Amino acid sequence: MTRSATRSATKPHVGEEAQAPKGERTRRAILEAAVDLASAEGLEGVTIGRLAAELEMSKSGLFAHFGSKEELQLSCVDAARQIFFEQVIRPALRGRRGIARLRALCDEWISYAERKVFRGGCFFDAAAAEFDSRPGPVRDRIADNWRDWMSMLETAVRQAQAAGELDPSVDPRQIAYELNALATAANKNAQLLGEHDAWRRALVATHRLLDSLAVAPPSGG
Amino acid sequence: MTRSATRSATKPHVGEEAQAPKGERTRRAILEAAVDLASAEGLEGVTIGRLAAELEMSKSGLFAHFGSKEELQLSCVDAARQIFFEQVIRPALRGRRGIARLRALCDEWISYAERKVFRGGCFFDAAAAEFDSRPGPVRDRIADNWRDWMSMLETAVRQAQAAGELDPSVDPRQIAYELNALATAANKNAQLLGEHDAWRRALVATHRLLDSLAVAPPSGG
DNA sequence: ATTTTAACCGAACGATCGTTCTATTCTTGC
DNA sequence: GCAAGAATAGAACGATCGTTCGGTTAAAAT
Repeated sequence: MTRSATRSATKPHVGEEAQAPKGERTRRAILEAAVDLASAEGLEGVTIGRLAAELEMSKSGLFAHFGSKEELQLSCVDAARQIFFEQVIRPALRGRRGIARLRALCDEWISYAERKVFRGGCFFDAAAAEFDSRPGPVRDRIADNWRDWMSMLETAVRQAQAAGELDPSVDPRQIAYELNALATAANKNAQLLGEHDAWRRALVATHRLLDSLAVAPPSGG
Repeated sequence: MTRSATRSATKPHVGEEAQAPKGERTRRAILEAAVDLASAEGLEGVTIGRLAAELEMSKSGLFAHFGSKEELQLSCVDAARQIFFEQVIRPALRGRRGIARLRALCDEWISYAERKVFRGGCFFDAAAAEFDSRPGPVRDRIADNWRDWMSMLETAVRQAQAAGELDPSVDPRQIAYELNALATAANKNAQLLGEHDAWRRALVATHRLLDSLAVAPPSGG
């Protein structure tokens, strides 16, 4: 934001991103605002006029970047996916495979929702509820992301089992279902009811489930 | 509609509802359609024009029953509450207090969502996600209903503990949180991803949690 | 510095939104 | 059966929706 003001327009250093062309820059600014708005007011609530007013540009100028409202919505989903990856997946992947990473996925998700990376809580939770009965490409794109998240959990369960850290007799998809359920429910309780301890409950619940399925790691045997 | 043509205007039998006045009847018909539509398209998607077209009446004629869109939305929430009570709460209350009723609350909720009492799945799940970041009377009304549901679960947990059927050391609100989470997550997985086995997973999850907390009932000693 | 290309604006489009009137039709209590 | 009153229809309102188009300003390439 402000730090670029002190840097003159010399060639970018190695490893720095080259200054993106104008169109790309405003496109990103638009999506940043749109995704935030969508998480709070819904993807249909992201109106071209409102967005344009918020960014102090014309409707038509903004519109030209996407060509249709549906394309804007799809771009929103993609932008949210990227943020979700940076804020949840990547940090969790730093831990090594096994129960640690599985726990990290839950913890990172809860933290991501609690610290309101998106103004209205988890973008995908809102988008999924909004589009789950509206067939079309937007719904499909949201479903893809949701599926990816679920199978990431499932894979982490499988790896924890393979590492001998988790009860191998349980169904990985069932555990993925339960962990996801116990974590994401906090979003509604906190966002709608204002219960700030919902996040703690989500942590307690997921940890308790994991602990109940944990087996003593093969400590050098 | 058609069956009333064969019945003459005699006094209603005892136990039969007196024929409601015209206004009341159409009001109910409107809300029936509105609640169904809202569960699928959202409360904002319930447009006066669409509703009127679907019911083959004029916008203004329909509008006159409520006076404002907000009042229509509030009436929708109330109507949905009544249906929810009939389809979930009342059946569950038939079982006697204790772990049986607690289990019934979960089972009835899952069944209610699975058999699509509302076209778009659970009305309140959709409404909560839609309004959880939009302050106002509609959001408050939805939150009231959500709170009622959560404290009904909590009360059932307390009663099960008092009956000596459930581990008395666990926090009732925490268990209510977890049961609600494990049950309601099925809605999203089934509605968005079309995973028909989500309902089974919800049953498995809630039952497993309850079983893990159950203590042998005081069998006459 | 000039030319080419991309970005953006302003005005307007038909459609639909919620809402307000004034009539007209239909129910209902007598 | 009739009068009183409720229920509905129809037309119109300003606002906003997504979208289109022609012209203007700004950036990028030469």
